[in-house]
Amino acid sequence: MTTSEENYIKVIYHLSIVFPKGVTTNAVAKMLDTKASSVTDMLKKLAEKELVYYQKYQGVHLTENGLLVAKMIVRKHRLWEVFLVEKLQFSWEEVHDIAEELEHIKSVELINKLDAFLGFPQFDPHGDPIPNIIGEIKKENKLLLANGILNIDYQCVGVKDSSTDFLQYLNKQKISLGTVIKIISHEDFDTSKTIAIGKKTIVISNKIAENIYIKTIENEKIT
Amino acid sequence: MTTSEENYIKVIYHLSIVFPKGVTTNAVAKMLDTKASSVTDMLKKLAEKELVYYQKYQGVHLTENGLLVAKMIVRKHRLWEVFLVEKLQFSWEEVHDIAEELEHIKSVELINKLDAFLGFPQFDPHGDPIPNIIGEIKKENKLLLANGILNIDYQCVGVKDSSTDFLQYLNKQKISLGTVIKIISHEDFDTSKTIAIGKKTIVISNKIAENIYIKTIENEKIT
DNA sequence: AATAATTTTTAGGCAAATCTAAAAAAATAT
DNA sequence: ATATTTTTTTAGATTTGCCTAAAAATTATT
Repeated sequence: MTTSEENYIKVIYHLSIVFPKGVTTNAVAKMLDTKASSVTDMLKKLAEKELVYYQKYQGVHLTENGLLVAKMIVRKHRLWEVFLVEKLQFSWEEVHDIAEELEHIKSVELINKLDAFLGFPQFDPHGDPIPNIIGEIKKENKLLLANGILNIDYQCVGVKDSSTDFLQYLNKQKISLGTVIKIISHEDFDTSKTIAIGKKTIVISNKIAENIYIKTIENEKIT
Repeated sequence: MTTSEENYIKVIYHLSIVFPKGVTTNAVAKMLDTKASSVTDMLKKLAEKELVYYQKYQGVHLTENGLLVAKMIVRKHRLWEVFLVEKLQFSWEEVHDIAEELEHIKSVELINKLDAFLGFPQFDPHGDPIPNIIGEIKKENKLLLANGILNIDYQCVGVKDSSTDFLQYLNKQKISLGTVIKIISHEDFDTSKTIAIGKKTIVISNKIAENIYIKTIENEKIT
């Protein structure tokens, strides 16, 4: 597989959640910053390789094989992100672009040894789950901070938007994975919220609350 | 720079030692397993980018800039090899192909952080020196085992041939970097040598001796 | 020094991945 | 239901890196 083919597969995978009945040509084009005509060309090629189901004007779906390929790319991307943050001391907003390159390194043995070296992490530095060696993804019962209820201790477990701007905002507010957050109050007028982070209390807009994943703090489960 | 351009620069760099007055088109073609006509095309392109000096039929040289580019690729290659062996437990004959891919990852910050993470290693797992951040290469006063003298304790510091076959032979004989070797005797008839490795004594052909680098064991120098 | 052999370059083409512009299909609006 | 707008596809080019085959230059041989 070429790097370009892999990028298409990955984008189709990520867009599948938003486009359950077929990812549109334009959506793929926008994500890859390319033209719709280029996308059409590639979709034909991927269909011939049986990585996607594609019928003119009907959008595109991954085949079972395409899905596995996509998950392996995501696995590589997220494992490299863990490496960059945990071992090389990058901060979480710096790692995406480098991981975009590293995810195309071919060796399966490499990625499995990397996985072991990192201690088989389940989540990447943004809280996204890492598919295991056979593509299984552990899904968390997380919710958006926007949907949390008052006066309960939550823990930040991920972000929806991984843009540099947002991550830097979180750095500034000292919010990272594992940070304990409690919603103190909710303002109906502008849907803003007052939240407690440690001893500090801050006001956040709904847009912020819509992009932070939290879960309730429970006792450790034995698995 | 494209991966292909980088591979040409790297090959010209490595061949420069063997072709001090201009690396030939055919030599490059052979190394890259491509055709001479393709090499000519690329040399023109690299000359336009001022990475090489190139005049028809006269062979090719790296410019100052091309040399720096080459050294940075070599730096990346060798640092990744150290990572693969030291951190991911690959053995020294397995790492070359993976490092060939990793060496094309762009980020300078990545490679410098990797360097720090590895503790600024001076040599890769085959004993080859690692250029530092500005391209300086520490050169060792090493010699070939074939040129060693009798009854002196030497230390293996590298190999000339890094092929899988040769490295596996060395594994079998329990020779690795740092192994202490003493030449017991030399046979003029077939130029074979008897050497001592620890308590074991083995006979090696001249071809083996021509591919192992050694140096005398001295007291640690303070630098 | 002339001829033969080898090396290198040129010329013309091909495949991958992209593009622009135009045509076709689908979705939306009147 | 028809017209308009948007989306998608097709057709034809372009660029990169490679190829083959032939021509030109260099090197080796007699």
